[in-house]
Amino acid sequence: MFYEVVPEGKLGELTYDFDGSLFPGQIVLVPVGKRVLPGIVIKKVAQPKFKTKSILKVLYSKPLPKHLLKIIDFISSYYLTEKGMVVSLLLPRGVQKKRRKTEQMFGFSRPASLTDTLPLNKAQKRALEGLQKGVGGTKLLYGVTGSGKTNIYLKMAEDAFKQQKSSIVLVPEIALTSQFVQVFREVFGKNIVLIHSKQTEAERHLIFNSLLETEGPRVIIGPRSALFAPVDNLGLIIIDEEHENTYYQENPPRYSAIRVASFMAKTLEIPLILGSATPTVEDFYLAKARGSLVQLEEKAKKEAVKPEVKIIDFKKRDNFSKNRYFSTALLNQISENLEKGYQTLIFHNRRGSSPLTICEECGEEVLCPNCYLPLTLHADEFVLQCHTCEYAEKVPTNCPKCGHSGMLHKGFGTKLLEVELTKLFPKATIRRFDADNKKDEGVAEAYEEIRAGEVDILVGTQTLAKGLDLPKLATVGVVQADAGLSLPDFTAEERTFQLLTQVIGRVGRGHLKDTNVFIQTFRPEHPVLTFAANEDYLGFSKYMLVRRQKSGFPPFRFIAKLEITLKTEAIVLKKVRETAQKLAQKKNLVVSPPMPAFHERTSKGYTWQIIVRGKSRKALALAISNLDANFRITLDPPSLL
DNA sequence: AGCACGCCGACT
DNA sequence: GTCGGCGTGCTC
Repeated sequence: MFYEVVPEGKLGELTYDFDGSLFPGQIVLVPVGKRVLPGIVIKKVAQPKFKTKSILKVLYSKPLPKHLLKIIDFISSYYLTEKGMVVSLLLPRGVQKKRRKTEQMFGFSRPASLTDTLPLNKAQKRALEGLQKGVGGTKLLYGVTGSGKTNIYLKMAEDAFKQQKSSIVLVPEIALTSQFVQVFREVFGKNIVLIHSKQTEAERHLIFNSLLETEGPRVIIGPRSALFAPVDNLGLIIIDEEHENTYYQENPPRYSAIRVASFMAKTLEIPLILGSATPTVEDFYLAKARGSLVQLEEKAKKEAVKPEVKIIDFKKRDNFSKNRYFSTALLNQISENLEKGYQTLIFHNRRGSSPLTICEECGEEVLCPNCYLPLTLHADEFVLQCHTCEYAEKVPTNCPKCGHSGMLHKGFGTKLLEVELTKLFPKATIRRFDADNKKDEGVAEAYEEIRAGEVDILVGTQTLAKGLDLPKLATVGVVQADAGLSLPDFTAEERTFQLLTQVIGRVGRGHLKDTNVFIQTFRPEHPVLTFAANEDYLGFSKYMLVRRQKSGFPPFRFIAKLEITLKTEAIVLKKVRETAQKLAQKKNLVVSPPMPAFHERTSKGYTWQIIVRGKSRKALALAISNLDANFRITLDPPSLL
């Protein structure tokens, strides 16, 4: 008998023979050229004209659930990728390997007294009703931090569970959401299946086996990839913090977990709940247009008081009479907090000491020899580091170009801020948290210590913006809020708004009565900062949507990013101009003039990009579907950088 | 990934 | 002419 099989990799369906009958969705081992690859059986077919090779081995007697088979077609056509690339998403790494038997990490248990454990307030009940309306499909649950979205998720998962259906809950990162996992554990006990980045290949494989081979309702919590958990009784998908860009996979096959989940929900007729306090403006717009927006209004805790937010003009020197980086108002507040035993969080989204080293004589910038990006000074180790690759070198005393002895370090990062704070507050306990921390000294490891108030001042990047719940935190200082606003990207403003909202949310948790936030910025008049300071998402989304409409960006146009890297500037330029011209001839497409990519030069050559936009996604996808194979195509890119 | 095929520049 | 470098496409 003959079967179409899609093997892993940049491949499509290939036909093999097999002496026996197979179901669509079964995982097999097939020879491809000189290699042996795992693949998925698509369907039985008639004998082809050419000679076929044989399927070598059937790895599982049970086929993958049908909705995952449908995804192969969906993702490959929607994102213009090979079916084999989708197959590699669905199978665990090393499916063909034998694994030692270990004790089952999870099993089944009767969930603890479901329903009665979770009293919902009025607003939550109303939101729940909104989410339960209709047969399924995508719903956006919009609610500020602390409004109790988690309880609603639990309730929805509980309902699915009672009907013997599994739920998939996607979270941006597992480590920081451990409290989140904890609550689910309390309700669902051993029925919880956790997927996280620290698991080994073998562990993930065993989880896959167990999910595929056993029946019964589960609650799967994990990152983007958990969407492909092989459960055949799926009843609910939840995507928490849906605005997070971890839901878009950057490397091939590029896909949005939100879009794929939406497809799954539609075909299975099950609900997909997207939750966020700062939804992407696209999702907000679509939800509103489709009437699938559910708003969760009040904060769950009545006593929660909004922090007082002050915007401080960086340009006015008077505001910075005591220090170049910290305004006098912020410094005074830190002093006050220290006296009262309260904590302060200093946020700055740039690590290292200073991000730019230049010669004071000839102006030469010190760049990474691999990435051609500026090296960042790490003064404590006396090295210049590349933040994109592993490269590091000793700080040069002389200019590598002209030999002049006098290098300037421009700009500032968290390490510099830490040093400044130590000088300003010698008696305070100051801890810095960013990607420079060793594994054993991250936020998660020090969490109890921080919570207990043993740290007076926390300095850090992104890592401090998310999930922290500190009862003694009284003040948040954002050192330079406009840092991300000047990036050449249509989502720059949105990213800034999301980040500021998250940072402000660290003190809006109702622990202390008088809390405050200092937003230092060179652009105090910028509307995005004002919206963030006022905790006004609705205002922000309105503002943003007007701009997106005027400039022709999502959700009003679909966009595709075409990138190409070639040896020399001249060759790329030629190629990219040719291609842009060809594309411009197609109707209803807007082709922006080719421009160098944000990281134009790498060791591989020069990278240029073309942005193509169109009202019809189908027409857009078709137009770019047979370009030169060297083009990297990104459909619906979450950013243009 | 690994191989065959074919186009184009360098040269015994 | 011929050799071979590598860019391109196929693998059932």
